[in-house]
Amino acid sequence: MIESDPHLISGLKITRMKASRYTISTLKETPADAEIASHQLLIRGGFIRKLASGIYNWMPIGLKVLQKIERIIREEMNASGAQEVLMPVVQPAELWEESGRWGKYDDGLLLKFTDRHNRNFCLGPTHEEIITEIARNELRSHKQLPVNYYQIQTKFRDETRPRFGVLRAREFMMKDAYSFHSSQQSLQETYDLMHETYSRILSRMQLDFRPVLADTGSIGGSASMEFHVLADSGEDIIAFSSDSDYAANIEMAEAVGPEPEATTPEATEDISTPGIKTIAELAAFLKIDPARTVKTLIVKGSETPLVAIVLRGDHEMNKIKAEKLPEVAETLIMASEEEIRNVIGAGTGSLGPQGLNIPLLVDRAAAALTNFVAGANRDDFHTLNVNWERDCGDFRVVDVRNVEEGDPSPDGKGTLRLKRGIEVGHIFQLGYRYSEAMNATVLDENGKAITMLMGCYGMGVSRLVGAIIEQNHDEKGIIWPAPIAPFHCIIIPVNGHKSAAVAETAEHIYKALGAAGIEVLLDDRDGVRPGAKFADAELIGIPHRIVVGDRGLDKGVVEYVNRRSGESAEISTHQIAQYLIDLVKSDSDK
RNA sequence: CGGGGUGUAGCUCAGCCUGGUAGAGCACUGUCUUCGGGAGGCAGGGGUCGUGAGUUCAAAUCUCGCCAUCCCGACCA
Repeated sequence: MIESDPHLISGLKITRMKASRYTISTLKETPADAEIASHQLLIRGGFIRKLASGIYNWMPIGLKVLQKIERIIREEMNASGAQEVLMPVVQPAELWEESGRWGKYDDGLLLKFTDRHNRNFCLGPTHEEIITEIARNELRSHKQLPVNYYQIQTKFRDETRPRFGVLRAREFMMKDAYSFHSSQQSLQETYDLMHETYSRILSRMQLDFRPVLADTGSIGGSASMEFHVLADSGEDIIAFSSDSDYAANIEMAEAVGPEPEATTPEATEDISTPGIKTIAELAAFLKIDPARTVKTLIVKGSETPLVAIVLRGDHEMNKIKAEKLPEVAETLIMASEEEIRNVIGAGTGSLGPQGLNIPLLVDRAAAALTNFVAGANRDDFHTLNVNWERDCGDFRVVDVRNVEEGDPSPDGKGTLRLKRGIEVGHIFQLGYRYSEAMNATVLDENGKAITMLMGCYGMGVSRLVGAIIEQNHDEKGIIWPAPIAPFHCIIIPVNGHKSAAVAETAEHIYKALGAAGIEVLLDDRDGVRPGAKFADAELIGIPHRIVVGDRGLDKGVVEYVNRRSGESAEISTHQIAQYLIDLVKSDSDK
C-alpha cells in the first residue's frame, strides 16, 4: 500500500515524489536499436519504452515531460485566441473520399480498416477533413469568422521506416490547428499570428530554432513555413543567409544563376573517354574542374515519354523542384538505361544536351557555361567546347538544383550557409483546398454563400521531446531546459539509512520545497549507492541537485549542484530551501 | 517498397562456421559485508533458443517458408 501523503499533490501538479515510490527504470547499457542521442537517452532514462516499431509507451517520468510541453503549447495557443477541441482518432472513409484523399494520401501512410458492418475507416494521420466537417456544420455567417480550432491528439502514420525513436514514430502526439476565414487578408493575419505564436512556444522551450520557407507537400496549399530545431542529427537541410533573415528548406531554396560567361565559343571536339561513366572520373581524366562539365539526366515526362534535365557537373538535382516543372512527370522517375538507349542511342555516362529530340531543361548554373564538356551521345565519347546556342537546339532555363554552401542568397544579401534541422512545426495557408472540395461555406454581408479560406498549423509534440534532447545533452545524459524538466530539483541523501540527521534534513528540505510548489524528487531508494543515484540524476537530467551528507551537515551545509554548468556550492541547511525557490523562480522568469 | 543485417534470460551479448548437458555480464530475490561517483561475497529465481516445416539417431547450430526487428535508399509533425 502506498503511504498516504496529503501534501503529495497540489492541484494537478505533483510537487513531491519519493524515488522509492516512483518508477525510475534507468538502464546502464545503451539499447542496441537506438542510434541517436535522444532515442538512447529516452530509453536509458526510462522515459519511453518501445511497444512495437515506431510505437512507444510513455512512462510516468516521460509523460511529465510530454505534459510540460503540452502545457506551454496550450498556454500560447489559448493566448492567441485559438479554441481547443478534440477530434477522433478513428475517421470515416466518406470524408476522405469527399476531399479526394482516400485513394491518394501517400498510399500506405494511411492505415485503413473496416468495422463489423464493413464500413471503411482510417486512423487519423491528420484532421483537415474532420475539422472541415465541423466548420461546415457549425459556421453559418461571416460574422463568426475568423476562428482557429486546435487540438492535441494522437496521430497515426504508417511510416515505411520509423526511425530515431520519437523523432519519427508511427504513433505520435501532435498539436494541430485549423483556421477559417472569409478573406485572404484575414487568413494572412492568423498565419502571421501563428508564426509569432510558434516562435514564442519554441523560445519558451529554450530551443535554437529557425522558421524557414517550405514546400507544401501533399497537404496542399500556398504559403508555408517550417520551424526547424537546429541539430546535426536532423533529417532536413536548411539554407540561410549570412547577412539577412532569409532561410529556406533546401527543397525550396532558390538557386540564383551566375552571370553567363563571356568566352568566345571554340570549335567542338569529340574525344575518346573509354569506360568513363561519372563526372568525377571525367574530371580526373581530363584534369579539369567538374564545374566545367555538365551532366544530363533523363527522366519521365508529363507530355512526352522522356525529358532531359541538365545540371552543372558539380551540382545535385533537387527532386522537389524537378517535380514542379510542367514538363516533368508529377512523381519523379529516372528513365531506365534501355529507354534512354532507344531514344538517344547512347547509355548513361555518355549523354549530353546536343541534338536531343526530347524537351531540354537546363539549370541556371549549367546554362551560364560556355565551352563546357558534355557526353557526346555516343558510348565512350565526350565533346569539348560545347555551347548552348550553337550546339543544343531549343531549351528552357530552370532552377532545378540544390543550393550549396556559399551560393548567393536569393534575396541578394550575403551568401547561403547550410545546417541540419529537425522539423517540429509547419504552418500552411491551405486556401480553398478542403473547403471547396467539402463545400464549407458561410453567408457573406450580402447573404451570398462564400467558400471559407483555411489555414493549418501543426506542431510535433512528442517529436519536440526528442528535439529538445538533441540540443540539450552531454555524455552523462539529458539536461532538461527548466520549463520542460520532469522535476525541478532532486535531493540525494548520502547514507540516509545510517544517519538520522541526513534522513531528517533531506526530508525537511523536501517538504519545504514541495510546500513552495517546487517539483521535487527525493531519492530515498534503499540499497542504491550514492554513485548510482548521482548517475541516475544526471541521466534523467534534473536541473538542480541537492546532496545531503554527514560530511556537510557537520559544517551545517548541504551541497547544491547545477546539472547544466556542473557548478556546485555549499549552502547552509537553513538557507537551501529559499536558495532553490529563488533559482526555480529565476528559471521561470526567463 | 527495393537492398543488407539481426532474432538465444528483463537488458547487452557469447554459443551456430565444425549438430550431442543452454551460457556470461548487468538487472531481479534472499542474506552478509559495504556505502560522497554505477560495490563485493554466498545462495537463488528466470529461457518451448522468433515461428512453422524439413534433413538427422540427435537441431539454438544445417535447409526452406513465414513473422518480427534494425540499418542504407524514395515520404512527413
